[in-house]
Amino acid sequence: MPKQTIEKSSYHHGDLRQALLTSAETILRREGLQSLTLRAVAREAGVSHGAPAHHFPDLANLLSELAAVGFHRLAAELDKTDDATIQDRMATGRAYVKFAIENKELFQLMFQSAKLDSSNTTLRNARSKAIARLAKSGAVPLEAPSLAQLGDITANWAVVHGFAQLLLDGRLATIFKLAPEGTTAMNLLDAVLTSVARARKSR
Amino acid sequence: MPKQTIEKSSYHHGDLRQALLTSAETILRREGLQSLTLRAVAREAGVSHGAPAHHFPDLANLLSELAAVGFHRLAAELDKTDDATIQDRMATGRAYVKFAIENKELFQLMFQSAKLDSSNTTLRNARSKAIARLAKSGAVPLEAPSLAQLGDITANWAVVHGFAQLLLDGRLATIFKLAPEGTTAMNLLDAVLTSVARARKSR
DNA sequence: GATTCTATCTTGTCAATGTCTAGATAGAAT
DNA sequence: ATTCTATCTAGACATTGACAAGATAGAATC
Repeated sequence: MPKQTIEKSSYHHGDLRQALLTSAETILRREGLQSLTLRAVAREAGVSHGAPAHHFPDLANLLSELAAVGFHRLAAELDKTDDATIQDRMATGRAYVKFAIENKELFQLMFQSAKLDSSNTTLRNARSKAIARLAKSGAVPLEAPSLAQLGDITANWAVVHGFAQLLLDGRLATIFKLAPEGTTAMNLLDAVLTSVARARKSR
Repeated sequence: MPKQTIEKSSYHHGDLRQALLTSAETILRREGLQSLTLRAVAREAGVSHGAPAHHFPDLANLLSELAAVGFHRLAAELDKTDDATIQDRMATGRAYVKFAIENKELFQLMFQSAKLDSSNTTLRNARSKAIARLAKSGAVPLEAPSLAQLGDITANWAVVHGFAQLLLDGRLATIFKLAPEGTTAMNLLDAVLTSVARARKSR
């Protein structure tokens, strides 16, 4: 990607906004959310501590834009699954957790509501798009869905999201100790998804 | 509670450690996790900013001790449910989510791994105790459990935890918009738990 | 080409924070 | 009474977020 060839003068970086987002993700992955500060991002991008203010009014805005990037990527991963059948619905769940594992810090930022700007439209749109793909899992959009059907949709998301969060936080360590040797996170996830899967034809 | 009668001199508070934890929870509930700083806690407790250092080596330690308090309370709530039957397993799930709703900020702190001290034994013990009560839900402790059985246990926790997190973050707002008028969080939770329970019966 | 405009940056400032240190205080121990 | 030490106060330092003043450089205008 010939991005590196952008001429950078001191007072006109060229594409500082994108460079700041890239630097933010670099720091997030390398050092964690605690180290993700405006000044650290500015240093990583090689500009002064005041430079980000022109592109991101405050830290919450920068974090929200980065979280939106994460949701776009998640949506793209979920798009790769076809959720017409239960088998493929498990694929969607797997894709969700796989994304969370491979992008642990970014995933945790994405759901860090206290640090994000809930009015940020970029974030809201990206999140809605990703959630829409997950909600499609197991059911086509329904007109006037019953509470039971909404329960199914919510259960699908809740179990996969809960699994991802508990896994990333290390809360499932004792489960893995009890599991057969060599059990991977995806093995356990499949067992979880099988546990909650059921025939839908009867409903 | 005759705690208020403790004589407080400037240099020997009496029970500053407990007072700091109480102040921390007050600030957490009133202003959120972002405002929970060592200096804010010291101000709330009416002492200098250096005073907490004698009781809590750093902020992470204070937050971990407060999170441990939360896990103890959660364990106590879960203890009130009897999980011998599927009906009571739903009660455990309800108790978990009810606790999360009634203690939103504390619950979010409890699972804020990035801010907590993972080596803190008070926290680890309290958390293990609470998790053990949840894990009992749906199955008695098994010797050499199968992956399917571990899947059931994990699914129980994941779905309830995921539901609580998504609810607290406001992510279920669109589900509630589609739901019958007057649907409460506990209504939707029951639908979720029923969806999962139905899956068990069909296997 | 000169001038003006303005987007985009640098530099500085202030208040707040976490952490650490020196020293004051007051209760316990001798 | 003296000493010890747990427990506090007060101060210092580095870093942060946010804001402001002003410098810079490319765009727009004449």
